[in-house]
Amino acid sequence: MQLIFKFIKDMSQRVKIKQILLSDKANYEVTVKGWVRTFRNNQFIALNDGSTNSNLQVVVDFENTDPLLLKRITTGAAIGVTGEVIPSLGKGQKVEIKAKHMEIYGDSDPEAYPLQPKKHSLEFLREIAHLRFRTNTFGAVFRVRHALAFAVHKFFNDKGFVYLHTPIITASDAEGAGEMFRVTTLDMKKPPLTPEGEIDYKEDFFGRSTNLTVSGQLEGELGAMAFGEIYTFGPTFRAENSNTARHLAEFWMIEPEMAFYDLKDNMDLAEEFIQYVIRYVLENNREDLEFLAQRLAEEEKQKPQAERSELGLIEKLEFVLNNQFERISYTEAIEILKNSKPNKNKKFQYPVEDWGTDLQSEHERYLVEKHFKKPVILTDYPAAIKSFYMKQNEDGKTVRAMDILFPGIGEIVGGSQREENYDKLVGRMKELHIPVEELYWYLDTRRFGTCPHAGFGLGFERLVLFVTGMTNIRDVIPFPRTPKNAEF
RNA sequence: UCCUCCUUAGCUCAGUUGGUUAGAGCAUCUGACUGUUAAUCAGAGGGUCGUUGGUUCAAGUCCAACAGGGGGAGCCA
Repeated sequence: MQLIFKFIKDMSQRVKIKQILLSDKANYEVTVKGWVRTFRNNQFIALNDGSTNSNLQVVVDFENTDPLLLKRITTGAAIGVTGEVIPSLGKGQKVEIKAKHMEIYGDSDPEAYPLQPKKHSLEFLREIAHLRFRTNTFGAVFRVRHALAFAVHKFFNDKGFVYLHTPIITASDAEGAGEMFRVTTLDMKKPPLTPEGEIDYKEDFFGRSTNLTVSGQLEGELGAMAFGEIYTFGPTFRAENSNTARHLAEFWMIEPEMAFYDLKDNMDLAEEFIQYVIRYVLENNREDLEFLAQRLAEEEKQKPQAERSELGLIEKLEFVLNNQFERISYTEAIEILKNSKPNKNKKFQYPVEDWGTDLQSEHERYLVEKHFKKPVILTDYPAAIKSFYMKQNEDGKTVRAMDILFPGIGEIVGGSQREENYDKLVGRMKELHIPVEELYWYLDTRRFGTCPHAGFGLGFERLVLFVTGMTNIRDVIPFPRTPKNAEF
């Protein structure tokens, strides 16, 4: 009686496929549950439960199985299988499971199910984003995304940073950076009006005009002035009409702020941070990365030879780990660009002439992909093209800004040492017509115990793009929000 | 937002200087086979050619507008 009880208990023990494939053991009974990828030869089920990129082969004794049950084993169906794990009789896998009992949890009509056991275009899968997690590519991408997110928290936690939740609804247009999404409960057909005929936000939910955040930085600085080091990691919103493979209207950003850090400390941290999270996935998501590397290699084959990248995905990640980022000033970058072949041969769409203009994508790409062939940190930009809160240099022309540029991605990090001097900061705000009164709380950090400090923002999806080798940012966030697209 | 290209079967794509009944591979269905690896073999079904309007005896094919998508640019992370 006890034996029977134990047997039933073991049978009900569900095991993840990753666990079965990782161990060399065989000849034991388990239950697995997952989704059918293909059913070959009326005999072999490729079962995937999301725990790993690989499928487990379930062998069905079709001659002794109810034909009605067999018909229900279709691509996409959710099933549970109990049986013995045995060394595989076929090639292609070490172990397989010989089914004793099968249960269908959810049927999947093969006429209607859009995923087929074949290659689908990324554009098509984007249209069925609710189902694309069930593909090899997106399974790998989102497991890697998860691992990167976990590594972000681990890195900062191990260094003693405090994870600070900055607000998502804000009343201030912090950096004056771009268009914001309005947050309101007012009746859009009949908004309350002031005597002057303007919309009366005093009647709105918060008693003032509010928006979704474009950055947690200013609030982050408040935390840094108490905890020393903080970081934020949360959603960020930009209502820009950007239609590119590198922009989203809703994306996730990581923003550390550190008291007593100067620009060099800031760069050191950013570089160490990026290398840390890349090393983490190389060590923990090898199988997914190898799949993505193979996918990328096949995609590269379609391209003309001149456009192919020299390194494979994994080599590229290892290269970033083993090489220091190139650090040069904006002024040095302008000199390099001025003397570059494409500039002299008038190959740039925007020729590089004067000091002071912002760099175009083509210039950044030249520096990163052609000249240095590695990540580049550009520092000390002209004050005129950077934000008000950046620390002014002694030359009176530049600020202690730093942008990290990555091959294929462009700007992955933007940061700076912050202006800690109250008078200089207010002076700059007035020049740029930033409402000083409204940001009194931000300025208070400079009135009470100000100190040198620095920070940066890293676009999480751009990091995931780089690590996975995907090329469209819409394919590395589960449900992309872009102009004219908020499906799912 | 600007430039440019694309939209034909469930998916990926052919479709001639505009001319009868618009094709293929995969998928699906039926049957065969049964140690397969995106199984294989035989057969079948499946299309308002993105939408609207125009040119023409005749439009998948030419023109315009709109919608959606790709690539590039701007803005940025």
